[in-house]
Amino acid sequence: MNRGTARARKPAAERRRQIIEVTTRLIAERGFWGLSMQDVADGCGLTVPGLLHHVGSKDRLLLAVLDHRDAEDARALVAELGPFEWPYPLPPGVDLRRLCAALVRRNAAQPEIVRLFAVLEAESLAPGHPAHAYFVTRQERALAAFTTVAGGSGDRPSSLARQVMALMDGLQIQWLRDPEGTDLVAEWEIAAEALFR
Amino acid sequence: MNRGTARARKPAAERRRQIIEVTTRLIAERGFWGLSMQDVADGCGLTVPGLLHHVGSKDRLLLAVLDHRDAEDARALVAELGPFEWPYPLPPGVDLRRLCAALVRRNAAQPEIVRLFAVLEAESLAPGHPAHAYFVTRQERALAAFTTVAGGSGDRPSSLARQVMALMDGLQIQWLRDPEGTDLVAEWEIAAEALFR
DNA sequence: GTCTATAGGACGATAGAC
DNA sequence: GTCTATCGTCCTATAGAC
Repeated sequence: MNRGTARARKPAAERRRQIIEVTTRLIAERGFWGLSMQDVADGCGLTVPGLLHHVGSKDRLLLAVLDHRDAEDARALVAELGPFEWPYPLPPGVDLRRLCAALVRRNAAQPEIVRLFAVLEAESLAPGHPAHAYFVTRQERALAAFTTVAGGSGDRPSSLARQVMALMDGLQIQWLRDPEGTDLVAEWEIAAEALFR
Repeated sequence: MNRGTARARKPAAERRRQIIEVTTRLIAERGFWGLSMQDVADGCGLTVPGLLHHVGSKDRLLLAVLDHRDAEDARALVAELGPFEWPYPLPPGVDLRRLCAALVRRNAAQPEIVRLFAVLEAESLAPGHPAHAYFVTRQERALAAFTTVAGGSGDRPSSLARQVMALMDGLQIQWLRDPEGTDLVAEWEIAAEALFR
């Protein structure tokens, strides 16, 4: 049906939001290398050239998705912790343990987003990946920010920062693989008890 | 050169070893969705049909790579800890902390293999991935085995098992992204100090 | 055990009409 | 803002000769 007739014409901003939402879901499922522009277009009720008109190229679409995630995370965290810059550094008064608890609670409510990052984090280890630079920078900034906030907690703040990041990522993978059998928030609390002791 | 002339004819077993080695490297770089049979064939000095003669299909090639890894890991761990079954359960006398130290030391010496697993672990979260079942089983077994070995260490052995697995995976990702700036073995030792305290 | 030839698609991207 | 048409390339897999 509708073959040969014009499809719904949407304002660019709204269409863009839709494209990013659909792409987010598909990358979480298949990663960037497994993503096809055809699938994105289908999911939006567009043809591929119609899609490319909005995003330029497949690489730029990926970066648009990541930019949008950063903006969303900034919104959520500022609402929770008060105004500060994002992504990173964190405001100096923040308590690391409470910050992490907030992050884990938020992540537990949006498995799709967590999976998006889990898949891209691994895929982008290859230097040729279009999000390689993004994730290198992201890790540098996260490590620096968490290290600063961990400053008072012991004699190796950067190691504590690394442990916090590693545990969150690792527990999330376990949870994504077995959501029914894994209580992400509870396991984090138990782990935090050991880390911050 | 050599266009149209017969290529080197190898015994099947040797050719298979070569194919698995080349594939391991390529999957570590691009994941399974990003892997092309053409690249594997080129890396082996074969045509694509020549390659398919040995491995049957792309899916079966992936599973062959994983089987080969399990066999190699079994060899190495038995050499280090004495004879036991693999993959899992572990022999009951093993000390969890010493086992982990051995695993981390071994992993630190073979970043390519660690990356292979990091990439596939994330990619295979999707139910349609050809290694999905493999990694579900792997996580179940690892959790069960580590829980058993952690039995005497506290009142929540399964949580300690999860923390150990999560920390190893998470630290490895950080290390792969910044090998120069991250001392995997040292960071693990510091983390283990906190976990096993 | 390896090849050539080919089937039969899917891919990302561009040109140009409307 | 969306389309049709098309380019050139890549993909996995099969058939059959040697």
